[in-house]
Amino acid sequence: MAREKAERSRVIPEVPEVVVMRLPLYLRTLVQLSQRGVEVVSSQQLGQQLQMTPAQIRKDLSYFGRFGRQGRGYSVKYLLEELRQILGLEREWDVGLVGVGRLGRAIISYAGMAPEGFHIVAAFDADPRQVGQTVGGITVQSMDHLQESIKATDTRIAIVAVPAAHAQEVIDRLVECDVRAILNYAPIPALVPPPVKLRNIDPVLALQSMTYYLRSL
Amino acid sequence: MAREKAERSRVIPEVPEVVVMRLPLYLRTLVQLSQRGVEVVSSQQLGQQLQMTPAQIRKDLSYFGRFGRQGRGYSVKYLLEELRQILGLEREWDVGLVGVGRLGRAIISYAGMAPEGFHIVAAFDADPRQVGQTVGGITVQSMDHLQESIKATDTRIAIVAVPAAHAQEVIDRLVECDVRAILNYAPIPALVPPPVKLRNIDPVLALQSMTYYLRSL
DNA sequence: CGGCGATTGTGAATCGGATTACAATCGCCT
DNA sequence: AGGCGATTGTAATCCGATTCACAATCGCCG
Repeated sequence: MAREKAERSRVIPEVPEVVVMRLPLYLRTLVQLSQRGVEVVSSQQLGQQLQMTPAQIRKDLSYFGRFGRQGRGYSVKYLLEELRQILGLEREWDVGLVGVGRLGRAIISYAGMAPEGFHIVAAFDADPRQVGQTVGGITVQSMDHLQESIKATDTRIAIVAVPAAHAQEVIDRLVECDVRAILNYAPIPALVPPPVKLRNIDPVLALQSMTYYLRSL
Repeated sequence: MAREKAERSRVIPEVPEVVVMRLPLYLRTLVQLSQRGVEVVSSQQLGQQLQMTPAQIRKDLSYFGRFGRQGRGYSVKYLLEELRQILGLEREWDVGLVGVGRLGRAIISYAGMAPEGFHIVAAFDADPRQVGQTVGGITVQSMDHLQESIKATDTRIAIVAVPAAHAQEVIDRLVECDVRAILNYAPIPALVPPPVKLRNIDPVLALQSMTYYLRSL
């Protein structure tokens, strides 16, 4: 049978979420290599950098296509572009922030987001004293404008930095206005309906799971 | 055969790390229940709260002992105490912080750590302008004093909030002075030798893995 | 231009964590 | 006191992710 020519528009099967979560790691490493002027990299080398087996990297990538050349490795520039494409990072993303307390302010001021294409374009707070203030070039809006503003700007990503007591309620409201990805800083086991994605940032949980190994000290 | 009386000093087998990472979640939920005055809880109810199967919770707990009563469930107060014990949270922990930039300052000011028994007792920064300043009641020390100070106070937990370029170097130095748990905020795939534990906080990575599912938007 | 070392892509084998399923036990109700 | 619904603890099973292992292919060198 002649070789099929299905190259483009390859059907991507259900990719395990763990795999998706590793892709940004690969991407970041490739960016660094690219900056250092490296043009080609093997799964072996990538694995060394990231402390994982070459096989895992190859298998992960194989979910999305064939990006390497046998006997040679991967073109850093090409794989990097492909990963950006796959992850939807070839475009810029608007992000809404809810909660402009100390944590929220720190997040707004954090310089590491924009270079990666994430732009906080709106901020909300329940405290009337915060509303109207300008933080990092953004005017804090009332929670009353949440739905309205998020929908009007078609924002699909939000960061939640409100007290635990209000976090689930805020998340529910975000889901209602079609936010599809939420980065939650509140220390609660938040719940979102299926198409919506959620990631939690919880330093206390991280510390508490490490002390298990320090019990003897 | 008569029932064995090995109750205490049970040998805990190698517990999977995923299990250890879930324990703080259980603990947190139990604390909430306790505050609400709930005295007994079933794995069923816990599972509902945490969005996981009752069997998983029971299995996780079974690594450490038998804490429930058949037909009844778990005593909230008792299980809570046991989990604290297991996780080494019945005591307070001193924490060192490296990097007192915007992020580091936000971490120091964060009020959620102390109530859980984690106290930032020392802060370090490479920038001479920061050294000597007082942040949240803590005097920032020079990096030259890192080893000395950490060892003198027998600090075993550290938080790294320095630029990516210096993070690995800082981590290496922390490991050298017997720090055994590191919470890393720098966006690098940090490396630590075996007995040392590491957890990464990386909001950008989290965002990048979510955009995969937003590609179509 | 042919052979060789390197490296990919992937089916098959393996591993480990999650789920199932159930005997053992509990407290309560009658 | 005895039966019943509820719930645990865990052995057995299932399932998905990781690793293995190798054929296919590449570029290079002589």
